[in-house]
Amino acid sequence: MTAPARTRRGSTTGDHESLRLWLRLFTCTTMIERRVGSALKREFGSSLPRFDLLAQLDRAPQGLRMGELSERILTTGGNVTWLVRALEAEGLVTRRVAPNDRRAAVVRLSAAGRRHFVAMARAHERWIVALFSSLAPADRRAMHALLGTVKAQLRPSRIPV
Amino acid sequence: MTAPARTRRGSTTGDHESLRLWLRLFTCTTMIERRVGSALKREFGSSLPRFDLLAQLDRAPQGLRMGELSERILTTGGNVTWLVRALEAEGLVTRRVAPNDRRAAVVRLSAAGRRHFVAMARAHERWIVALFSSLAPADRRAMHALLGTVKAQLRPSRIPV
DNA sequence: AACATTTGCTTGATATTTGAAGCATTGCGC
DNA sequence: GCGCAATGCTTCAAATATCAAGCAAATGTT
Repeated sequence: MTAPARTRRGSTTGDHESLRLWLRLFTCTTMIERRVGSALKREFGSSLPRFDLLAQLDRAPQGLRMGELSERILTTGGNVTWLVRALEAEGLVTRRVAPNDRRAAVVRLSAAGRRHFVAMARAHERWIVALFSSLAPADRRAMHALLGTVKAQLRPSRIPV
Repeated sequence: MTAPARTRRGSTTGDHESLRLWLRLFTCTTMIERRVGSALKREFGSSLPRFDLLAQLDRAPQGLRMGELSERILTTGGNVTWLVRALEAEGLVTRRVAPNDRRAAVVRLSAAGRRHFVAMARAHERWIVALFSSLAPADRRAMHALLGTVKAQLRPSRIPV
């Protein structure tokens, strides 16, 4: 347990701790992302963004609109247009005009898409479990909870940045 | 405290907990990344990759080689070449041939680069502190430690993925 | 010293992402 | 119903990323 660092300008406390925490958070996430991404590419010729998009669709059998997809996978509309077009070309998803709104498009997993996703999801789960295997179950829960607090702070209402 | 979830296939424990943890880790990191990235662009006409690169150079007054940079900011060599060229064109970094190895290039912060970085770093620190302000200092330390365990598992030697 | 190997970086083709601008459709207030 | 703002997507250019070659300089053989 180190004592709280004190900055040169004498600001109260733990500013550096927040920075260090963010740095480590970022590093860990990026490293895992790269690992899993390159494994998805190597084993399935896919990528993390594609996997994430398919995962969202897998949870929503009735399909999702483009806008819903872009919210859920935290990316821009233009990017979703691009991704969906690629996945559609590969036959993994279908898109049709929304029944009640001719502007909107509803995207669904195709049968092939579901098969492909299920195969990837199995491997993905193995990898993730392995990567977090060094944490005791209680630690995983603790970290999940702590991240929950961080996430709450990120709600659009509280806009510190 | 919820009991450890049990999957349909009856696998021992917490597989889903690892997945949920990874999902949340990824979500939080991505959201913060986007916030900070767009703030850097808005306020300084910069970006997170540029900031990260400058931050590494700030810590290394004697300069860093291209290869060292690419390791530290977790990106490919080609990307570093690209980034350094852009930053050099903006006058924020300098590059010269390494004294003892004519293949290598040593990159340093220029005076302008240092000024620019310092200004950004101040704002960046404020933002990060704000984003993590919902965590008690002890929680920040706890999370930092837990992530340390995860990071250790990611060493290249242990290649689970 | 001549050779092959390795190392450090750049290049070029491509993939992905963002942000802003544009288009069509909806829904509202009148 | 009309005029207009809001909504849902797409498009486009620019920024960023990957990967696979390629080249030059160092290093290790023999």
